Formats: sequence, structure tokens, C-alpha cells
Amino acid sequence: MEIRLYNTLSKSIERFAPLQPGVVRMYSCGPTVYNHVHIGNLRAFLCADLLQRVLRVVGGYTVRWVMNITDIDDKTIRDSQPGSPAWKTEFMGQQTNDPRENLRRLTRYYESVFLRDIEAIGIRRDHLFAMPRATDYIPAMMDLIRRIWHNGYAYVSGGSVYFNLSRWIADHPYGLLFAVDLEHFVAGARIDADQYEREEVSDFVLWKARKEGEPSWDFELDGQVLPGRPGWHIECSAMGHELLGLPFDIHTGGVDLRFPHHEDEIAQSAAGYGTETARFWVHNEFLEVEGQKMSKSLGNFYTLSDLLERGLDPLDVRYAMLSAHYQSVFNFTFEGIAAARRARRRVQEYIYQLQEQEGGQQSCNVEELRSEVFAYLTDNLHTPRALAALFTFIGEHPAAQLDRQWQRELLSFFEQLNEIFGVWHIGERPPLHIPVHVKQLAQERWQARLERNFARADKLRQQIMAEGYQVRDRSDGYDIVPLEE
RNA sequence: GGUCCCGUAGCAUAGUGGCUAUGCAGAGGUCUGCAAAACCUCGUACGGCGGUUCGAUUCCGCCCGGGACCUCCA
Repeated sequence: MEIRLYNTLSKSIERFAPLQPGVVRMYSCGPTVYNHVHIGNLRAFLCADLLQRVLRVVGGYTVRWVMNITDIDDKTIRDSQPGSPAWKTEFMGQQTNDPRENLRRLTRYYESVFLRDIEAIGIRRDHLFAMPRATDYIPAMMDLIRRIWHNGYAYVSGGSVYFNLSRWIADHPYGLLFAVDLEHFVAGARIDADQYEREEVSDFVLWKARKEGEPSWDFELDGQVLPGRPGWHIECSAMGHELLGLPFDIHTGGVDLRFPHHEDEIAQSAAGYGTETARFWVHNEFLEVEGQKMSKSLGNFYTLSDLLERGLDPLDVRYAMLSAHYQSVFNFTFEGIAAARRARRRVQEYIYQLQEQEGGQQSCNVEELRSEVFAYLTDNLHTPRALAALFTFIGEHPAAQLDRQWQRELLSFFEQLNEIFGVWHIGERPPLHIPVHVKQLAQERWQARLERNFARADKLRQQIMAEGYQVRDRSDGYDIVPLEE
């Protein structure tokens, strides 16, 4: 099925086709592992996950999905320094005298937390072709910087290597993803040009000179040794090149990365490798929390473990985020997650009923449903419409009324759909572990009810509810289910 | 200062120059000793003011409100 995607390069929706038939090579900017990732980060990874699943399931492609782990940058260095409040001795051990070892201990810990988080929200490790750590690819980064330098687009200053943007811009396109207004560059609020000795404020660093107490690697460039560490942008260029080859098909990330990160990535790779980076650039919008930008000062800054502590199911979070279009600002609210929980459960209940109900006479057109839902998904990942179509169908086709054959057809459709959404359970309803004494209470209540001793039956119901369960009567018996919330 | 996005019923999320929006919540009903579940029915929403048009939530302008990016934040 044809897939259409918004490409930031062309600022339009384009028909997608991979460079190599049948294989999609896709790179996603991953986390910087200096702390827990927040739910905004998670949205970015979920959007990438959605895309790669649609490519797999609907597009029928083999997907080589790479997501990097940034384990060397300003923040990881800052938080691995002696005396850092982010240091957790119970997980990272004591700090050593070796800055690189400290960096490694900090980042490995947060990497493991990250892996747990993405697994919890339904990103499957076996869908990832590679998760390269930046520190494992430093030779590749050095090689790229040397190439850029040899091609005349880098200079050394104060022990650092910078990309000479003005020279690059003179005869190459720049601003492919983002209309950079170099005229008004200086007016920007966050420029701290004095920190490093670059010639132009717009130049960006490829290799950062070592500062006292910082982890460093020796970089040999043109006969001189430059102790330091890679700049941020260079990481992705080198790892993408090593693992996927350039150009690859799709590069994903949050909208904020369009500039400067992705723009500079394009320039570097072109200046060093002489190739374009990626055919499609797919950027997801941010999320807000209760209508406001998420920030620590507003107290609305959440990590996944914050949400778990509040008793939220991460798959409800996944569902809620997938129910909004990836290019629109998503408003994260606790009410919204509760709504998502109910909606998700309703579909789950429908799936179970397809398996459990005897079946009626009604027929349905599963192929029509499939093509409608998939058409929306392949139309720039329009999950909201896909879900709306699904719910409309469910509303029109009660599971119990469908003929057995159509129930089975639908089930296999849901199985396929779940390869994309990943929020439902296909299979037998998991058995409930009802405590024996609750079962006894329920049985006593059933007896009391048969004896039409309703006062006693209601009293027992109260006791059962106090235990966290409720009974639902049927004509020929009853069910015990956990009490909601 | 520059560039840009958004404002849809109680909440969230789509969409469209005229055609029943989707979910959750809510109301009524069927069923039930009660309840729950399930099912049925139910909402004349598109920030404000102008303009274009036979017709605007949809196009244009202005205003109000929220937000993003502009050198390392997904």
C-alpha cells in the first residue's frame, strides 16, 4: 500500500518510496541519557515507532530502524562531575578519578532506565536494528571531521574544531529544513558566543576542546593532537553513516531539532561525505501539559516513572498519544489519559467478545474496514481518523451479532492492527486471580439472592466491594471483576 | 526584533465553502430485586469583529488568547 508522508524538506506530503526496494533505513534522534526522559521525549519516540510499524505492517517493508543514545554532551558531562546532585551512588557506584569512567557509569544507568521506559510504552527492542552509543563511534566522528577539514569547511580555534558555515553557505544550500534568518541571527535570545572561540556566531562546533576535569579523547588532525570530545551534531551524522549508509530513507526527531541540529547534520554530511543525509525528514510536534508548556518551574514536568507512581498504565499513555496526529500539539491531561483508558478498554472488550460470543447472523465487510483504516494510517500517519473509523465500525457491528466467520476475520484484522497500535491483547481473556475469600463471599451472595434475601445479598456486595471487587449478575450466574479505579 | 503554528460542544481529538464529526464524560431508556455490564436514543461545537460569497467553522483582514523556533530543548 502506498504511504504518504509529510517531508520537512519539501514542506509537503510526498509519496514515500525507499531508495533500496523493500528496505527502509530510518534514523531517529534518540535520548541524551543524563536523566529520566520526560513524556515529551517519549512522544517523539512513539511517533517514530508508529511510523516504522506502519512501514512494516501496511507498507510491507523491512525496516532498519536506528535510534542513537547520546552519552556524551554538556549535560552528561555536567551531571557526571564530582558532587553532581544527579549522581545516584546506589545505582552508579562511587565516583572515580576518571571522568570518562564517571560519564560511563552515569549514562549506562540512565540508558537502562530509558530502555525500560520505551519498553513500557510498547516500543519493541526487536524492532530496533541498532541503538548505537555515541561514545562507541568516536573514531567514525573523527573520520568525518577530518573529511570536512580536508574539504576546507572546518577550522581549528582554541583547540576546538568548528564548521565554517559562512564558507559552506557561499556555494551550498543551507536552511533546507528551516528558513534560517541569518540577518536576525544575532538578535536571538540564547546566544552565548563568548563561550567558545568561533569566528562567526553561526559556526558550530565539530570537536570541543577538553576542559579541566572533562572526559576526553585524543583527536589527531593534521599532525596536531586535540584532546576533547565530539560536538552534538556530528554524532548523528557519523552513526547514521556507519550503520545505515548515506543517504538513508527517513530521519525523525522533534520539531525543535529541525534547526540547528538537523540542518547542521545535513551540512556536515554533505561537507564531509559529499552526500545528502536523508530523503525524508519527519518531525513530530511537541506536547503540552494541561495546556501549558511542560517545564520544571511550572511543576508539570513528568517522566514515565512519575506517571507510573500515579498509577497510570503506560499503554494508556501510548494510546492517548497515538490518538492525536503527530504533527499537532498534543495536550497531555490526566483527564485525557482516563478517557484514553476507557476508549482503549472498549476496543479490548470488543476483541474479547469476538472470541467469546457465540456469534449471530450479521455479516460485515472486514476488507472495507481494513482498507479504510490503513488508508488513514498511510495518509501521513493519520491515527485520529483511523481510530474514528474503527469506532464507527465497532458501533455499527456489535461483536455478539456477527457471524462466527466474520468474528474470526475481524480478529485477524485486530491482530494486524495491533502490530501498529500495540495497546491491545489479542488472545484469551487473561484469567482473573480472585482471592478465595472473595469467591466465597460472592457465592454466599448468590445464595442469598436466590433465597431472595436481598438485604443480605446487598450487604455481601458491600463486603466484596470493600475487597476491591464487584459482582455482575447474569441470568444464569455471576462474574467477579476487579473494581474500577 | 525575526519566522511560524494553534484557538472545534464539559474534556480531548479530527475535518470540511453547503452534506450525521470520533472518543471520554453527561442525560433518558431497555434489561435487572438493586446494581454493574451490554445495548438503544440524545449535543443545532467551531475565540471576537469585519470582509469575500447565494452560503463560512472552513477563504481574507484586524483584534484577543495560547504556543513554538531563532546555537546545542523531543
